[in-house]
Amino acid sequence: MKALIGMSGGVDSSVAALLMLEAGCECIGATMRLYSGQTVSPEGGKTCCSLDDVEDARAVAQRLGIRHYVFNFTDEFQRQVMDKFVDTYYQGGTPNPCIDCNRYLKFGKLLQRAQELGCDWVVSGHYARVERDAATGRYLLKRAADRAKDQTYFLACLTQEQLSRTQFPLGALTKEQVRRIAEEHGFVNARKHDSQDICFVPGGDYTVFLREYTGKASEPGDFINLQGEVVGRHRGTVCYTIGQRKGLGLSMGEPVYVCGKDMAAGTVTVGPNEALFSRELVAKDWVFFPFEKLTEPLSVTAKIRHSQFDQPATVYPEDGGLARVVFDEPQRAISPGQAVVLYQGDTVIGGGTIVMR
RNA sequence: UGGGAUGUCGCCAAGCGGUAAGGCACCAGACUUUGACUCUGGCAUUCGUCGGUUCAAAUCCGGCCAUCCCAG
Repeated sequence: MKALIGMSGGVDSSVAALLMLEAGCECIGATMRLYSGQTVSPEGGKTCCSLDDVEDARAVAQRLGIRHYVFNFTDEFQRQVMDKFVDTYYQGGTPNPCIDCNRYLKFGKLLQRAQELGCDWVVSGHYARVERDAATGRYLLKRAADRAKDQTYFLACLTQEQLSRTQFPLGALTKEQVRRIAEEHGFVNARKHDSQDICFVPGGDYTVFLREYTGKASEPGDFINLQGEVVGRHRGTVCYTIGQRKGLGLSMGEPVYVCGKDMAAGTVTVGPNEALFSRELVAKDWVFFPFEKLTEPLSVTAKIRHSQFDQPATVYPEDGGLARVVFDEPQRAISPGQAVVLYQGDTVIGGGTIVMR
């Protein structure tokens, strides 16, 4: 078998490559060039795709004795991830670029290259598992053995076609085991910090990115409270996200959070934490794993952000490819643009994009 | 201009003679392959100002300044 290993330069994908080799696979390493930003990320890179990272990937590939390519996917990344990121913010939503990167780049463009190179699989260092359901023949996405590192939230958008050509060699391992393997094999990135933050927003401040990328200054407007009274001025509706507390600059005696945004009116509504909870949401663009289509209500657990324990809920099919998720307990800061992912035990039932709460 | 009230961190606010609570905001870390949330730590040698009383004043006294309210 032949595999194309998506190598970010991090420890996970490096070990993924090693494991595929050890499994007897013919391997090719590939690093995606996704955006042209700084040539050197400050403080040694907490993001995943700087030039330093390309060098790390190359070093590991060399050590493993496999070929290593760098693919220039900057155009695709700009269209499918960065532009969409900006659009979503300007439409009042809260984008999740990592999911789009998986959907369109790692398991889209990169997978396409893998096939062109005659590879059976594209391989990544994600913590997740894929299983084939013998009864239905469908590919199931399952949680990683290391529950703390599980990344299925970011992968619940993958189609059957994509999953059928994907391998996640780390799915049964813990992060500690992966680091130990990397150290045993002398990988330069064995102790490298996990990636975090949005890779194309190195400073961590996405509002700076929005301004520089679009060349537009955001339009200041009013902060209003739940009663509609003006309580302050904001820097622009796109600079805030549902549930946000920090950076509002509002001293109200008690903490206040962004409860809503009216893009047309240019207002940002703030209120107490309790005002952020709601019990249900509607989502679009669903992908399901155990079945093609949701036809009847299903009892599941669901999460609306990566760093959250999934919560008991029921999902109801609706017209137009939509589905409604009703939680047993109200959830905090359900945000349009973010993904909702459904589980039953370790099996991912499906995922969609939140359109309203 | 008379009468009253008030002036403590960017905002709110304890303190009432014994050597500056707390909340919010802000800043820095941690957590996190998204945005957020959360957690930890930091944040007034100084109390409008000048002087006085006292071993000791943000706390008592006086002048001045500022703000607010009521009369005009």
